[in-house]
Amino acid sequence: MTDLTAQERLRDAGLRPTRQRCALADLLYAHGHRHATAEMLYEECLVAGIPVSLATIYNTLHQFRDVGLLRDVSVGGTKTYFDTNISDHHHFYNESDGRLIDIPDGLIDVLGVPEAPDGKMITRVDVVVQVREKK
Amino acid sequence: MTDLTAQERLRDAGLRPTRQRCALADLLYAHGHRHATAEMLYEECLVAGIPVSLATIYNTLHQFRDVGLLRDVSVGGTKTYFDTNISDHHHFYNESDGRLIDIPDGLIDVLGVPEAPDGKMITRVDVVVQVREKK
DNA sequence: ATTTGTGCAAATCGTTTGCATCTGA
DNA sequence: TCAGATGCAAACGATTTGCACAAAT
Repeated sequence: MTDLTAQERLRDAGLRPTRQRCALADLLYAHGHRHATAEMLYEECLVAGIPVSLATIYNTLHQFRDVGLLRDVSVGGTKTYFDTNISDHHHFYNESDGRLIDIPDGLIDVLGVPEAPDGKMITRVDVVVQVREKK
Repeated sequence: MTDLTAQERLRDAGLRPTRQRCALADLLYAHGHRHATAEMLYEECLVAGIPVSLATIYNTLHQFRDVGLLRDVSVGGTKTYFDTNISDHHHFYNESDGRLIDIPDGLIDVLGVPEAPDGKMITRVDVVVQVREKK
């Protein structure tokens, strides 16, 4: 049952399986990987009749990210996407409609990344391949 | 003279060399390459006694970008940086202080970028190397 | 004279916060 | 019970917009 899975997932991550967290986990993980924004999930909750506030969705997404259930992807500027695929991979970003598309893990290889400056360490290397509708 | 250079740069780009555009061009190009936000430039204008509004700075930055004088870099989420270095290069992004550092052109090589999906074309490949203060 | 740019203030968008009220272990 | 979670509404930061006024060709 997806509900049980969601509960387990949350417990395993050390988060209390509350109604709204379970509901959000279901929306996020029930149908394979996805890229979601807070607003998207809010809409889906409204439609599905799940009572939850936008603030809680933001809280929840950040918590999920903090415990490693999600990864955030920032592109284009404004909105923040949350990606249920937490494996090492990169993205196509469609500037026309602001949509993200996964580039499977292992396809892209980044060569020649220099050492981090001064007292800094590299935490992540993100590749964003911007695409546009071909004319 | 920097002022003349700015005027020329603007004329060459097909933009009327108004006071504020010239002033902004000077701030941007007078001292080598830089990464600037609208807010930064606004502050600098205030300090320098250059009368200009934030709205005009946003307009101007977008115009400069549209004619190829600047490139925008979006990282971390919120603010948009404008980079006077329009050559093909990538960036370090310091999550701690939100600062951008250029990675010189040619150092990084991205292998294995797949074809763009369906009727789309690739317009740009951006690599962002996130760094954090080493503990 | 005409076109184009500018400033201001209000509006928007995405996100965060404060705080009183619920809820799950 | 009671720490932790939620909802609401107000606060926020970055950016945009509408419109009257000013400046460039």
